[in-house]
Amino acid sequence: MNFPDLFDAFDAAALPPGLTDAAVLRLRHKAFAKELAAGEQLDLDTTRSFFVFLGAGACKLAAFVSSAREQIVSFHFAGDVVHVPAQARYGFALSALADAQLLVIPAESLSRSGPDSCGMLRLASRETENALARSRETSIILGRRSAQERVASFIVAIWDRLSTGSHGAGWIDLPMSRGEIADSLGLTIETVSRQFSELRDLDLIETEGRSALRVIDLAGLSRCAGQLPVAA
Amino acid sequence: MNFPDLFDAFDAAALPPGLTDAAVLRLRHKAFAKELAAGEQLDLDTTRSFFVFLGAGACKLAAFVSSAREQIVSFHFAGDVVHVPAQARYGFALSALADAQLLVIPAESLSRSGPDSCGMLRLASRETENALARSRETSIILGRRSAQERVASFIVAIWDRLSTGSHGAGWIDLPMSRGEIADSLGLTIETVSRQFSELRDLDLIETEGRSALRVIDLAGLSRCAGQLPVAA
DNA sequence: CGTGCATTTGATTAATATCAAGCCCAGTGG
DNA sequence: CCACTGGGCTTGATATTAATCAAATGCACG
Repeated sequence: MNFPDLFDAFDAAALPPGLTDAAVLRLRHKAFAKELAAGEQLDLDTTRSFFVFLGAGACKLAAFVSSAREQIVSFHFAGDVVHVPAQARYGFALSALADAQLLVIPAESLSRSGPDSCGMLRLASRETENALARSRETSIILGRRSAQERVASFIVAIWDRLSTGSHGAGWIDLPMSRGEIADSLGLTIETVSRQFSELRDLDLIETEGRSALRVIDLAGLSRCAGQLPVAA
Repeated sequence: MNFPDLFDAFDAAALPPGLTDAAVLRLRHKAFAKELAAGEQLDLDTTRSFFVFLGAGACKLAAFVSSAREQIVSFHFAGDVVHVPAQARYGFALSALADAQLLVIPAESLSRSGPDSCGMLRLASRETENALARSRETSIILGRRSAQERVASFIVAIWDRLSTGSHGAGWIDLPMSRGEIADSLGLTIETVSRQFSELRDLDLIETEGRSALRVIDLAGLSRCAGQLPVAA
């Protein structure tokens, strides 16, 4: 995907209506496209924050906690707008799980624009709020005490995100490894694997190969996740 | 604290410069003050999201995961602007840990204002970004595997937040109970208590009574938290 | 000075991490 | 086409850690 197509996709997916052409053009000049191969990391100025539109592929946003470990903060998929913060107590970096097409937008180009920039601010505000909602959901999942609750919650969340709209057969492909799931849940690879096996034995999910996954009993899985049966 | 004083405090602490008087007046009409006794919960329209300015006191923002358990998402103190989201997958509620003075601001009154509302949008965007940064830090703490790392991280974070500016003696008062700390860290009360005792035995912290706390060796505590010694 | 509740501490049980094979699948080269 | 090889994944055995159950202590309040 070249820059114009990528920007158009971003425009269609995220830009609010009613923006002036001039404002959109200014944004177009500040944004740039970037292609990332699976496993590759996006290098950005760590003193600034960015919004990154994911035109295709899948990414993880990771915080560098210590030299030895990275904590995965969120997973992102085609169509998402990711908020990559400037370095504060921790440094953050976006990496591709699968080959990805990115549109990188400096956050300040949304907030520090001219007088007709309300629309851009609205966009920034909305996308930050989306990121906040996702982050809080992550916190809630991580606050669960048992490994089964965490893994079940993870599957429910990823299923919600990926099963809709794709091939109706009801299978999704997990783009992340067991190790990455473990890093995002604060568990070890082995524990994640065991929980997948256990949920499979309970006939709640079905797996095939390394990445194919199908949820058989979403209500049961949600129950394992420790949610209310009719969680409003 | 009455409404005018509370609004003035909010104005001084959070409102960006360069707002028109008309915009500020409109906001003043949409906002309302609320006093909360320790333990009391703020009841809001769950279909809308709000910003709440905390003029005095301390609060917790909790998500209702199941009938049995609440997951504490964040703690807040005087001067904070809390983002209370509308109900989505989970419901959220703000409760007072200590008697609190709140200024409640419907989020839509910041975004759905007139043409001179860029300043309000900027405020919304900035406060949402603050909330996002706090939430991600919470996620990172919860992603740590050992109880000691979580408790040490919690103490480092709360110390950063509360020790600055207050009485220089170097003691802070924890407004939350051990149970609330446990709920926020995904641990049990007993484990939190044992970790406090262990960190005390290591001469990293000092405690007195239920709530007084002093950090003796911040670097050592950060090491226990699993961070880099010179984490930038 | 009691009373009640939060906290601490101890003993035991349950869960997860760690260590160590073995397995499965994909890609490679014979 | 099939053996070979490597890395991710799964499974098993054991050690470590945290949860649970239970009791004692300490602090706040009447």
